[in-house]
Amino acid sequence: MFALVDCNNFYVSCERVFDPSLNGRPVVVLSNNDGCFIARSNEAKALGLPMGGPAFKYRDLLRKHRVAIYSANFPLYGDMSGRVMNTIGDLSPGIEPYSIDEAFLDLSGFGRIGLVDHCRMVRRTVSRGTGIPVSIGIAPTKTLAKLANRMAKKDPAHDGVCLLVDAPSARDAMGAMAVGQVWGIGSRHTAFLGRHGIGTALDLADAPEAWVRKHLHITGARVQAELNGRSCLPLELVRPRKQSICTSRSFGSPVTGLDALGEAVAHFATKCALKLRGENGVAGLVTVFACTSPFEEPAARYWGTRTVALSLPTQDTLAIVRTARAVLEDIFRPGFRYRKAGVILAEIAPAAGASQPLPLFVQEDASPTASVRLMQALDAVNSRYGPGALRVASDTASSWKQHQERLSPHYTTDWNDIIDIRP
DNA sequence: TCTGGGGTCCTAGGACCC
DNA sequence: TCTGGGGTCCTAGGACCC
Repeated sequence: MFALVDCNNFYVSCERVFDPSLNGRPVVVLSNNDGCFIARSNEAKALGLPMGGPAFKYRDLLRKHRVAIYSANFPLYGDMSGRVMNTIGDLSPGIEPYSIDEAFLDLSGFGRIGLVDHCRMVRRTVSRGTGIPVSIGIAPTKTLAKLANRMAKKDPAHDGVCLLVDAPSARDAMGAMAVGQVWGIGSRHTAFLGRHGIGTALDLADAPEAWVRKHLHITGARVQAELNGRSCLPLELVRPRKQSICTSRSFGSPVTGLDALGEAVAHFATKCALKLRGENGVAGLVTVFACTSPFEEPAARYWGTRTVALSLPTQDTLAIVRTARAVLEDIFRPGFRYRKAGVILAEIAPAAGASQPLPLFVQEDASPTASVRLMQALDAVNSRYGPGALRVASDTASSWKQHQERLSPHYTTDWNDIIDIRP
């Protein structure tokens, strides 16, 4: 048996933990650059504010209903996520954190008796320990646990915990659920299935298997099997190493010059290298992209991207920044209003030290040991004095800064912000 | 004026190997 | 006249997730 624990309106709930006056009010959290809605309280959903909707199109509605608006505060949400995951992990034999606000649990060994009681206890403990409300779905496959979770959220009668244990109750639930709500069935497949008379999750479960395999491929076939109670997706207790690491941002206002773009790219490359060291990996490839807004006139649009191999796989900020800036110079075209840029690291391998094969023709002089020690010193300084206390000179946010006009304090990750909120 | 960011997996087709 | 079988790797594009 699997359980899926999912935090309710997670980012909004994080803000409410530290400002209880937000309870009962409509609240939204905006994406980076204060662009779109990425979290909404139930009250905000009831007003018709859509997930992903651009905030500027709803300005009147937001003002009229005095909706509380927040810029995304990812340091806060990430920290709160860690607290929720630790609390759940302490209460479960196996846990797979699936996203910032969700985790699958292994409930094997509980038998059928006591599953719901146990999950109610998990829910109470998370609420008491972190202040975050969660919903829990329990079922024999991950896909059905997702479905059960949705029911737990939708129907207050479940009081936050829904168990789908036998085929008849699963079929009832699937009959009442649109196929597009099923985990793994996105908008494209929903439209395709609709054209073939498949409208509910139950229709998909009962469709001919060969037909599903042919048109929805192996991933769709797995979804169908899981709906029918055959588990295809095991709990992944160890997180696999990342295959790519990306840092990208839209700019607060358009950027036209190579210098300003270079500052942004240096900043993104620096963040990528830090994430890479957090994974204890080295990267072999660096991709840089810079583009205009997709809402520009077609003639004013540009999408530049290029990937190069590092001469030696590395986790060194200086080497990665140097490479990324060189790539940027190559893809930069003057005369465009750049709206977004990013850096992607790939071919990530463990930083295994001695076991690492060396290339036949090494161009770099610096010994790996010196680089490792320099990065340790860099990370130690920034960990003690704050991100960016020690950085490459080109890493500056002077001209491409994002809009973050309604940012809440970093309540759990910055002493200065805690001092600021004292009365 | 204003529209996010970070990921994964799968398939088809081309090019290549013995 | 007649022309095999079994693979790998790479890339672009599509689809999905939160």
